[in-house]
Amino acid sequence: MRMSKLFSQTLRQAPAGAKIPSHILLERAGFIRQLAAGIYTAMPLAKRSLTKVENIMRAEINAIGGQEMAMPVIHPAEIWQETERWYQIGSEMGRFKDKNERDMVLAMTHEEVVADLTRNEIHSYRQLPILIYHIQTKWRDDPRPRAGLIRVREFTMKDSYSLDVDWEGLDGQYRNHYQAYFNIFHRCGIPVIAVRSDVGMMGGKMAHEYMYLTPNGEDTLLLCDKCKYAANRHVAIFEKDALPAEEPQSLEKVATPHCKTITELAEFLDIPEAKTAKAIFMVADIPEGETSIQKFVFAIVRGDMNLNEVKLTNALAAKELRPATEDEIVAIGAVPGYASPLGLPEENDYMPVVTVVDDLIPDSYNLVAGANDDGYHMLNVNFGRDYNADIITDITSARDGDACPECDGTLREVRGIEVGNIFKLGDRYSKAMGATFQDKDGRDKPVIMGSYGIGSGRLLASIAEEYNDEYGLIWPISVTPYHVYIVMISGGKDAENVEQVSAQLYQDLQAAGIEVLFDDRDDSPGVKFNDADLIGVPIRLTVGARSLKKSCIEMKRRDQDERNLIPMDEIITAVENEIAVMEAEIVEKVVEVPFEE
RNA sequence: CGGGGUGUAGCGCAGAUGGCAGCGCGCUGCGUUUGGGACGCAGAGGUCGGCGGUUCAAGUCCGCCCACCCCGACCA
Repeated sequence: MRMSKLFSQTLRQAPAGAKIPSHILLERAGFIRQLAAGIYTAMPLAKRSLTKVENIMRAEINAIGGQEMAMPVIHPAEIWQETERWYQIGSEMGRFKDKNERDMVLAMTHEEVVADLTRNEIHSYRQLPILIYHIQTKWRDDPRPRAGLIRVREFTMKDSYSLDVDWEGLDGQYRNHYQAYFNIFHRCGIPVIAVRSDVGMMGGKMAHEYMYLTPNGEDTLLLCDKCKYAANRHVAIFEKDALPAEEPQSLEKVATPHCKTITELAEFLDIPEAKTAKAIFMVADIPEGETSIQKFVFAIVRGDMNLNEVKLTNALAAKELRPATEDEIVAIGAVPGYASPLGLPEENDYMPVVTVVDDLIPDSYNLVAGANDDGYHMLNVNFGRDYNADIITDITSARDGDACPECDGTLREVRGIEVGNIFKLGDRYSKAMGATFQDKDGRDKPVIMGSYGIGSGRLLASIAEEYNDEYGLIWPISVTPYHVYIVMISGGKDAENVEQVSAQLYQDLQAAGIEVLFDDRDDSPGVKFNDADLIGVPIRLTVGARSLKKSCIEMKRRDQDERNLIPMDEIITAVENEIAVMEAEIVEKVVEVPFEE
């Protein structure tokens, strides 16, 4: 490609609002352009890299038996109604009506379509196992897209779906993906770890997320360096340190003016925060058949801990969960700032109330809790004696320094970007949609499914995030838009010769199967060197009168400082060798990763 | 959805108290220059986010709306 013809320009300044390196550099280098919030165009440079990323995914998924196909982006609502997700998923789902007023869905993922195909195509155990996949557009109307390609609303995903006769079969395909995913990320040059994750809207039994660790990530992870425990904060568990058991003391009401927060309360009473009960009020939307009902949620955790909303959502099987407003708190008969389950009216006209307590609360004695009276708290509140709950389960978030649940180590908090995930779905979708097969024993059984996704744009952004410096991007050879960038130092005394040699070099490299970006523009050398650095093509060749005098061309790697003069008749071989070296460097990174449950 | 912020040329931005819409980069033409974002001269480019209002006069004041960004909530 000639730079003079490339359909994108580099920018000296990034658009205002771009904050993280991958976003700034992908915009500046002309890889992406924004159309609307969370909606981007992949310009020709990005498209070339994306194609390479996708081809790596194809190769690895084909290698574990995947068959590529293409499923539709527009789905009739019926299949989503069959699995109930039409009702369970909120505003994140894109819905519209076609000209016949028929409800339609913009694909967020393809379990329903796969289950629909499966019930029509798969009849016998003899046809299983199957692994199918496609690389296709998804729409998820995220409430807050951000950080360039890291978090978008429209994106391309490689999603594969495994179909098996039983859980053992699923385990095998799950493990195959577990390793194939590491291979994909390593071939793209980025280090990842696999962590346990929430199954979220996918449902099912087990899920792992692949996390690229970076401070610019938006997920928080907890890792144990001692035993390899690794989990997203949404689901991370930890060894809770119960305080020593005490004899329950009698309830006592005390005045605690202006103590609306746990910190103020603990300071005022001169007690540790762990001796208090923190009440958090949420409103949950809980599906019931085709509709859903709103419930007021009274969640109680020990004062020194934080509520984990994902755990609470799962405990309630809620569709949506949001903080309650002060008006709502008052409406159920509680007093904001001094609320607790004590003395709460049994009934209220506003909303049904569900009380959920953290599983540490029954082992916590003589806590201080709100008195439901403005300016007062109760001392010596004990669960079971003074109040009860509808649900007792783990609803707190693990934090840096908490004890590992699986060994005597300590958990460490890090940030990461989720670049892929794998789910054991089981029969969630096949049962709902009647995707069954006849087994050896003649019985109809639901197909056991798994689903596995990698977003190609987010992966590309993660690579850009990992490989850059103050001058620009530094593409790994496996995903670079071009292998070679030719800087033609035209003008000057020997201009004609330089131009002729450059054009010939461009042709010869291409004839050798090397992908070349040829900077043939009538610009000063500085502009070209800077654009070469910004775009980040791994090998730079400079053709100028200076080196031509020695019948040489200068070669430089983007990730190294040395510049080498290569005789002109050896340049093709030298470039081929350098590409081979770079490819070897990447392949060295592909390692076997033992499967961690 | 809550809090904060920004919308003026392709990009980055300036436009006190209302009074001819500007700067830098980029772009076009001509000339000079050519190994790390060159220089001169001459140019092109604007519904000032939208609608309504106040006013002799609105980029500027008022109201409503929209879009985008950041933090949180939420999310794969």
